[in-house]
Amino acid sequence: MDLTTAEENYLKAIYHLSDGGKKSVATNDIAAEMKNKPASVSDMLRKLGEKEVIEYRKYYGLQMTESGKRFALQTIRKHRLWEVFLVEKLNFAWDEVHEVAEQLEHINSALLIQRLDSYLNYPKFDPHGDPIPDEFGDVRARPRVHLNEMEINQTGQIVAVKDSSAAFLRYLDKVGAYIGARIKVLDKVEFDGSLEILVDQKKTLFMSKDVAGNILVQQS
Amino acid sequence: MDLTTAEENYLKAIYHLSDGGKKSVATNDIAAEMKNKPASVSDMLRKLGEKEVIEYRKYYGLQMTESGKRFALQTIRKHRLWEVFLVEKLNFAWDEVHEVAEQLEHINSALLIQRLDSYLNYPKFDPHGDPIPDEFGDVRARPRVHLNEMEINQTGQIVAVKDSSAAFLRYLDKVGAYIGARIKVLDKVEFDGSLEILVDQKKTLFMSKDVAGNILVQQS
DNA sequence: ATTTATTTTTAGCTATATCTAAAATAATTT
DNA sequence: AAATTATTTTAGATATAGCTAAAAATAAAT
Ligand SMILES: [Mn+2]
Ligand SMILES: [Mn+2]
Ligand SMILES: [Mn+2]
Ligand SMILES: [Mn+2]
Repeated sequence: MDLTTAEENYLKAIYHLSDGGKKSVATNDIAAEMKNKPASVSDMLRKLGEKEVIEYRKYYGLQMTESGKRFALQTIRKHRLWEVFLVEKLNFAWDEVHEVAEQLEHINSALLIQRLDSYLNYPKFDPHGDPIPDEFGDVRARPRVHLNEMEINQTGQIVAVKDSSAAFLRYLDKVGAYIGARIKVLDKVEFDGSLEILVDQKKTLFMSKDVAGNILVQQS
Repeated sequence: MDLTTAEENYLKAIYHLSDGGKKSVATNDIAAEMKNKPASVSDMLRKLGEKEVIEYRKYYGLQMTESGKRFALQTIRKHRLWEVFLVEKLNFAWDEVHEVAEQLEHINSALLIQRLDSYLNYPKFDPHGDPIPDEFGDVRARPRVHLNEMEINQTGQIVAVKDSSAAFLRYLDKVGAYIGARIKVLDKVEFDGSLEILVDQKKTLFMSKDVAGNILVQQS
């Protein structure tokens, strides 16, 4: 069975919103994520139900099927492999890759992805620190905490960002934060939850609770 | 103005069938090339006419506009650059690339193509020996030689015949040579100038100097 | 338990891109 | 010149994927 580009995009959105197929997802939330209208989502859910990639009971929400999760992970795998390609081989900045990967992820060729994976040396994480599922859909996730939840003097390494909008990524670039940076929490302001962070043992920066909430850290 | 994937594919087909926009093209021939029906072509021609990438007078044929030629060359450029990428970087065989390039050529990102071109070291020809238009649509046409003038081990693609009599064409058909065939000169006989030719990397055939003198090859 | 508000679905419309069958036009043959 | 054949276009379907507006179902508030 084959999925259309639109169906692949919906499945990917549902996969993310449902936390890997665990939770049910609201029609309105899918519409917001996809930037289209709830009526369009309802119609698509009916179609995805017919293709048995979700189990859909109208008005009562949906569950991803095993088949649906596999499809979603396959698309996510392709998206992230292309992101690695764009950054590592074509010198894209990490905030320039998303739009293009959003298109490339729909190219349909098993051989292509196999060869791309090999060419990139079987990377395990994309430029935003997100794990790349293997060809069977298995993901090696590393435990992460949100930076705003860390305590004073705790240390770790930035491994991912929740918001990968160009604006946010450019901001991080500007202040000198990046995936892989070693950080230490120097201070937390009680009043607004903002933090003072030491980056790579040399640069100090201040960030709001909001910003820190979008940064994921692997503690050490 | 933006073109859909279908429109890009039609323009590309028209460009090739019209010999670079020089000749008019028949609806039936476009349908054959695109593997769809003449009725579908008529409808698309109307749409392409409205977008002014062709000048279309119904029942009387079409002419590509300058704008149309630019669009076609842009798509051809992308197709051929991706083919080079697949062969040079991902180790695809030259006969495995077409289907994938047919998809990749529709990815829409000026930066991507710019970077890809640079990454591949600004190649001038694709793996099939076809020239890659530059970003302005300029093509460096490869000079043609008569097959009887080629040296041992040289390779190329049959692009034309000087003698287009039925007899000659029937002969070419019979021995398995055709416009577009990739050939390699395996041997040349000093005595009479006859040649041993490898066609499409599989079939060997012998031909006289006379016959070879009527075949034009684009070297690669 | 009603009423009100929110969420979700359906109905009906638009646009793209294909198809088949029929009609219109052009080209060829008699 | 008329008839026949071939080519091309139009008319009317179907499928995908979006929309708005209205209806239906569920959830929340009084
Ligand atoms: Mn996408
Ligand atoms: Mn990513
Ligand atoms: Mn194509
Ligand atoms: Mn080619």
